[in-house]
Amino acid sequence: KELYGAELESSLVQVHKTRKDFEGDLTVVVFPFLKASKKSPEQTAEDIGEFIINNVDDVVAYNVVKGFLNFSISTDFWLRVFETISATENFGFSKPNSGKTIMVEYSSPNTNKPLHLGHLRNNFLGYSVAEILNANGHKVVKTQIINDRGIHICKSMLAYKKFGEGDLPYPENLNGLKGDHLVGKYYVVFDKELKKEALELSKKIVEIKKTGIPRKEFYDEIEKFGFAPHERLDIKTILDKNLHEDAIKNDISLILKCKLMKEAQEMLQKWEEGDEEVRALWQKMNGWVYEGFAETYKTMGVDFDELYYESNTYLLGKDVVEEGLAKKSFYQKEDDSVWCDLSSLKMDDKLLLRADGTSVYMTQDIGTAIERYKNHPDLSGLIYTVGNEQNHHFKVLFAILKKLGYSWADGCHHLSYGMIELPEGKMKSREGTVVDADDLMEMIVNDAKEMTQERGHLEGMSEEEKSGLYSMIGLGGLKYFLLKVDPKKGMVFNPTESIDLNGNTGPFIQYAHARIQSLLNKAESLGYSKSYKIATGFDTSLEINQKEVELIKSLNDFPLVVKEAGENFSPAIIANYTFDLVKEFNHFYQTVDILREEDKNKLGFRLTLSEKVGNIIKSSMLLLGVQVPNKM
RNA sequence: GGGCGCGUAGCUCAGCUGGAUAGAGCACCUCCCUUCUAAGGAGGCGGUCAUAGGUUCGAAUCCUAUCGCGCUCACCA
Repeated sequence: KELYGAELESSLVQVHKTRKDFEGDLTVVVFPFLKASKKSPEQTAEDIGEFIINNVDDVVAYNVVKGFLNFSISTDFWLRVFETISATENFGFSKPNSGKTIMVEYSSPNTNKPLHLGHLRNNFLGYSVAEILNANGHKVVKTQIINDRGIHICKSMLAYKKFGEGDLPYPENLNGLKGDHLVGKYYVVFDKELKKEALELSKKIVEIKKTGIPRKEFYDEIEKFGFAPHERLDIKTILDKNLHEDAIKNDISLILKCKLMKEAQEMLQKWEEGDEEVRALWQKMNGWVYEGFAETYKTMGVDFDELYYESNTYLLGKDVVEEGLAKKSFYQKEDDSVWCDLSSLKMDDKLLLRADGTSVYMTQDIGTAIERYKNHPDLSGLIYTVGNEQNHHFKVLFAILKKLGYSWADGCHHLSYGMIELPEGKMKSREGTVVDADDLMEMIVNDAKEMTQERGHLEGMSEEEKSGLYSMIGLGGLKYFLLKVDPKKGMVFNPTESIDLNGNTGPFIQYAHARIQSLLNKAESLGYSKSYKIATGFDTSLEINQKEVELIKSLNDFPLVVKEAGENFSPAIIANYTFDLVKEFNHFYQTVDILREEDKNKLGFRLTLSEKVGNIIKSSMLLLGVQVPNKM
């Protein structure tokens, strides 16, 4: 303003960090000022540079490259910054209370099979986001909704009842499977048996087609497979399609008509009616699954504050929809089904209640969201960690909640994440290419064990410490690998690469932390006690080099990074920041001979700097749910 | 077909409120261990930022179209 008058808007002032390959700390782009200055970019930059250097003490130099004006900040300034960092307990990690409570939902498994690789990304993401929000001063309620009812669990139950009586899970049977795996096994059995039945049925149909038996006998044969007389039409349709043998056995309408499938549906019916026997089996098998899940979550290092069960919530929402209908937020079709008109948002109308009055998934989710706000009236945000295949579902859900007049709907957020692919392609449960979470974690910890043993450095550690270290490294690597990618993007998960302990990986960062601890221990053992570290301030005559300045700048960024990660719900920001910090430290560490420093003031400064880098690494990794060892 | 998202080095990913010569890691090649952890450091090779237009002092970034990939548009959950 003083140079060019008041016409300039402050939004024209762009200040960036100076790129590494140029001299200086901060860069101002002068192009936007040309209109006001009426001079060339270079001259304008010179003028501004001259003005700033005469008026701002901490700016010690400037240089001009094309339209870019680079300022150098005094080392004294950076020393003061570091003094603040050094004097602040848990720098960047302190939690000024925001007064806000945010609920984060993640995991939300079905209870018919164990957790898989997709759940790992989901859980690590949700947990990490919760930690990051917490570090930003919010109170966080971690929750999940357990899909414990429905046709899927009935399939497992039915198969268990028919083929698995006496097969018990691990604690009860020492040679048994883990609870969730046992139930998953019978889900697979169901599928196999169903296919077997469909195959037999299709063979029969093909055979009959070929031999051309008279109508009545044909239907008698078919009815042995559980077909009611009124379902003859379905068979006729299949015959009329004149399909090839293979096509017939894969025909979905055929599979759905199989006896086994009907039995499963009957079982669901009985469950809904509260049939004692069915409910007892359901309780028993879900119990096994919960024990299995608990173990998996423990290994993963995630936890929850509050649980919602679908069996309790699946009827919620109906009342709200009826109210909405009365208030004309929704409308009813001739068949009595209830719909929400979303044409104003350019979306298709959404069904909320079937003609028979029963509810759908959306109805349930509406009810559950309202329930959560009832349980937590102070809630200012609700984050759903759910895969991106449900992007549309959540868009609709939030729109409907808003339409119902709930202003808190604006605080709802779908934390959407992309699918994980294997190098050989997509995971498909049908083809058995789904990676089981327990197996994967076990494998990775094992690999970490082998590599660590090979490397040595384990002298003096107890067996317990060692195995703790192996899982820290293995699981740390896994978590970091899954979190370092922008959540919304799909990613390729390469099991071989994820256990590679070089490069942008968790173990690389853990290693840097361990190395710093080792350095500090060594310093202590050599008699460089705390007194060598400068507790109360730095001598501003201390000359620090560029590498030290870069490290201080990186440290100084940490609080901003945590904030940014929180606003974007992206642990990837933290992961990439930490990797850069470690690279910066390695550079510093390699080039600076810390312990041979003659000047005690400088030695203290370097030890303190290293210690602070270690603290920040630890804090960052904790936000990702990754533990850091002091020795490895 | 409509909607949403993605497309950056051989591979895996950063960068995107428009700014300088497009960045890492892996892989490959050359160097560097008498000193605190070599799971390290220095350097090299490798790019039509999917394609074509547009906006402007300036585009990987914004707009439009096209191509490719994914998801979705269920009276499944």
